[in-house]
Amino acid sequence: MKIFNTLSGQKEEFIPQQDNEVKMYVCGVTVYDVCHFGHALCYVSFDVIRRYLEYKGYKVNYVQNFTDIDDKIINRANERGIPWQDLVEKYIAEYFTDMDALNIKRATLYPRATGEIPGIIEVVRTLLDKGHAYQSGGSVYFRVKSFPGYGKLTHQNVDDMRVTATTEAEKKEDPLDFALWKAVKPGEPSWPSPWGDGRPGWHIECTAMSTGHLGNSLDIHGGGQDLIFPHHENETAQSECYTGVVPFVRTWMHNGFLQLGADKMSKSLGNLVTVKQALERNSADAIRLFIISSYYRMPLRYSLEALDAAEVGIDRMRTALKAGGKPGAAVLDAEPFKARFSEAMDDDFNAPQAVAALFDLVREINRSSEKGLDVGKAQQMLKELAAVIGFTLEETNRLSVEEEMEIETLISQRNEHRQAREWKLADEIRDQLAKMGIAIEDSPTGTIWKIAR
RNA sequence: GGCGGCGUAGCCAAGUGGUUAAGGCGGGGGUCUGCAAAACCCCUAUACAGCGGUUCGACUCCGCUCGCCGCCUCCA
Repeated sequence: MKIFNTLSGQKEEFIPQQDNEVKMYVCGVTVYDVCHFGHALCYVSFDVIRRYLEYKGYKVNYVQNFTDIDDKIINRANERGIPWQDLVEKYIAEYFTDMDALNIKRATLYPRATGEIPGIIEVVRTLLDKGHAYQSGGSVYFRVKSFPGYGKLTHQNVDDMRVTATTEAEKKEDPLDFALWKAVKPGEPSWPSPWGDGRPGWHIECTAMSTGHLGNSLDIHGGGQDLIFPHHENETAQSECYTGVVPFVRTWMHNGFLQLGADKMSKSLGNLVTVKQALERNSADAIRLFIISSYYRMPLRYSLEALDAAEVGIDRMRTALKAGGKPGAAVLDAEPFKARFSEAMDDDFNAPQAVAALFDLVREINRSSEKGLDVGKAQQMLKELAAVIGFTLEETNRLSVEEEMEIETLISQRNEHRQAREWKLADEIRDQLAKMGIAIEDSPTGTIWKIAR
C-alpha cells in the first residue's frame, strides 16, 4: 500500500520496519478545554488509518499523548481557581467521552507529559552533552543551527524563515532556538532537574514519549497540518540529534485542516463547534461519513448541509442491512466491492472512493433483494467493511423493551387491519406510531420500523 | 518576504494524459405499494477558475493571472 509522506512530498510504498508491526504516534491534545470539531476531524482520520492497517493484518502500536502541562492549562486553572491537576483530569475524561462517542478506537497507550519527566530530563541531558543544547537563565534551549537537517520537513530554508521576536529572545543564542526545558516562574508548577526547577518545553515530551515507548524510528507519525511547523520540525531536530538515528519518522502524515467558510470559527471568537454540539445534531456515523467523504489531506469546510446529507446517506446504509433476502436462493457475490474498497484504501487511504464502493454495494444489495437473491453474505460484507472505517451502522435506539414491545404490538394490530382491508384503522395506527416518533415501512417480507428522523 | 494547499455539476466530493469525469445529498420523471415510506429504474457537468505552453491529444504536465485558505506565534 502507498502512503503520502509529508517529508518527501510523495506517495511511497509503506513497509514497516518490523514485519507486520506498525509503530504509530499521533499528537494528542492539550487538555485545557473540551474537544471541538477540528479534533474530531483529526482523530477520526487517524482512526480510519489505524483501523485499516489493522484490517490489513498489521499489529498497530498506537501511542497518543496528552499535553497536561503548559501555559494555557496553568492560566485556565488560575482563572477558575482550581488546581491544574483537576482541570487536566476533567478534560482528559471529557476527551475520552467525546472520542468514545465518535467510535474512535482507544490508542494502545496515552502517556502524559508530566508522567514522563525522567525520560524528558534524560533527552535534554543527552542533547546538552552532544552540544545540541545550552543552558540559559535556568532554561535549556535547542541549538537549531547545530542540526543541518533543520527545515527538511517543511521544505524551508532556515535563513528564509521570518523570525518573530519573543520575550525570551534575549536569552537565546538564536531566535530560532526553542525551549527544551523552561525555568520555573513564581507560582507555577515545576519539577526538579539538573538545571533547576522547571517544566518541559512543548516539543520535548513527544520526543521522550515516542522514542521511549516506540523506539528511535517510528513507522508513522501523524497530526494536524498546523503541527508541521514548528512542532514536528522541532521534534525531528531534537529527536534525530538525541538518538542519532535518521529518520526519526519514516512516514509523516498530516490531515487537512478544518475550514469554516463564511462563519469563521475560531477560538478567539469563541464560536467553536464542540464535539458534543455536533453529536447533538448528528449521529457519530454521519459525522464520520462527512469527515471521510473528503480526502484526509484536503481541507474540510464545516457545513451543516453536508452533515445532514451524510445523515441521510448513512441511513441508506443502515436500511440496506435490513433488506430481506431469500436464504437458499442464488447468492449475491460481494467480493468485487471488497476488492474495490481495498484498492481505494491501499492508495493512501482514499476513503472517499472506498465509501463510494460501499454505496454501490448498498445499491446492489437492494436491487438483488428485490430480485429475490440471497443477500445475507453481502450484508455481512457491508457491515464488515463499514466497520473497517469505523461505522457502526447501528441506530441510536434508546427505547426500552416495553416500548419496543408496544410498537411491535401496534404493528401487528395494524397488519391485521390491513389483512382485513380496513385501511382507515390501519392508517390510524400508523399515525399513532408516527406521533411516537416511529416510522414504518411495509415490504413483501414484512413491516419494519425505525426511529423517525 | 518564505513554505504549502485549494478552485470539478444546485450543494458536498473523488478521479484520469486519449472510447461513458466516482460516490453522496438535492431536484425532475417513472416502477412497485390500498395509501405512505423504503427501494429500484431513467434524467440532472460537451465539461473540470481564466489565459497561454508542452503534446498527435490535457480537466489531468508546465508557466502565468485571478480568487479562497493554511503555516512561518499557541493550535488537531
